Amino acid sequence: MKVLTKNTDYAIRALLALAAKKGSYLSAKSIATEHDIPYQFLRRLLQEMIRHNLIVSKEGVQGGFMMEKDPDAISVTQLIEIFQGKVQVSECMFRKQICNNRARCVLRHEIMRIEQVVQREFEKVTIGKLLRDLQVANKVEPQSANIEQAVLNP
Amino acid sequence: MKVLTKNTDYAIRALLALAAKKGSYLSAKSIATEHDIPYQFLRRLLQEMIRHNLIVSKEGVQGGFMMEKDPDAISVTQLIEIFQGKVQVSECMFRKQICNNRARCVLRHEIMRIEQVVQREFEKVTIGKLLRDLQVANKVEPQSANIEQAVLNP
DNA sequence: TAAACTGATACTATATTAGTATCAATTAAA
DNA sequence: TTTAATTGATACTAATATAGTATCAGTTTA
Ligand code: FES
Ligand code: FES
Repeated sequence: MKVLTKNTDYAIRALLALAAKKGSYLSAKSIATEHDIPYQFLRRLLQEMIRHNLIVSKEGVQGGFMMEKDPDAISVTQLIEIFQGKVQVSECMFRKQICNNRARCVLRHEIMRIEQVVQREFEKVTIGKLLRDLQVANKVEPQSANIEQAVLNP
Repeated sequence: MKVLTKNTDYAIRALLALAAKKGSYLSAKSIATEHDIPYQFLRRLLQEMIRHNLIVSKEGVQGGFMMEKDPDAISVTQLIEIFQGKVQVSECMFRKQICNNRARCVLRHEIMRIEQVVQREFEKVTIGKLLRDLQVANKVEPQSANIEQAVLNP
């Protein structure tokens, strides 16, 4: 059971790159090359994120994508909803025509409770938090692969 | 994002039926009919559950499937693992050749922590618990659709 | 011996995920 | 002012996962 699909995964990486260079434009091409993300695939993801106001873009030479928002205001929950649809454990455990007391159904409550737990966990994980984590990982072992440099500013 | 797929969903329903009639054999046909589960699909699921020692079977006339185990010892986590593979948030956020300090990577720890939260939540939900929930729902509003009767003993 | 069953397995259909290609419009710079 | 680097929009293909169907052999009870 894969919780994050490629598009969410790629979107997170791209957002991390943009967050690390917040305020300046990065082209889809440069992000794709640096992070081994298929170029056209990435462009679609970036456009989708523009539609959801997570990033902005500038056309033409020297154009690209930029993060304006606070990276801490972008959670993995949001990205999952955009790219994989809202988290839902099961449409309904039993077909409606039989279980017609949905409002009181304990089973259904159970399911909704878990949905919320999962969502809340992913809400805690923001792009800002991930970026700080990366920077910490980078400081701990500076002589090894310099993640922030290698991944975000190569 | 669908957390439970059809096979897990169907498997849970079938196990609930078997748990409600613990000790006696139910045929795949009767379970399929009563719960609107595609017959051949269900049979595959039942066979898979036999292989994982969740249920037992008896061949021939008057044969079928039976639950021997304690229903509280069967969790949704187990079923997800059987039918959807182990819960994994993301193989790894960055490709190995760059992030080569896996052991210390904070990001990776974050991911593994969420994996465990999700798994633990589903571990709390056992077939035994679900069955009791159903029975409670049934008692609360006995004049409305009698779930336990309708779904499990029609 | 016939009918009601499971065991095993192969097959098809549908949906989702992943990835590619193309062309028009925009913009900075040569 | 032309050219190259870029995004916008959208259509397409490929690969994989999910869902569902079909078939035949073997077992058991009546
Ligand atoms: S299981 Fe869906 S309403 Fe009860
Ligand atoms: S993100 Fe995978 S080891 Fe760091």
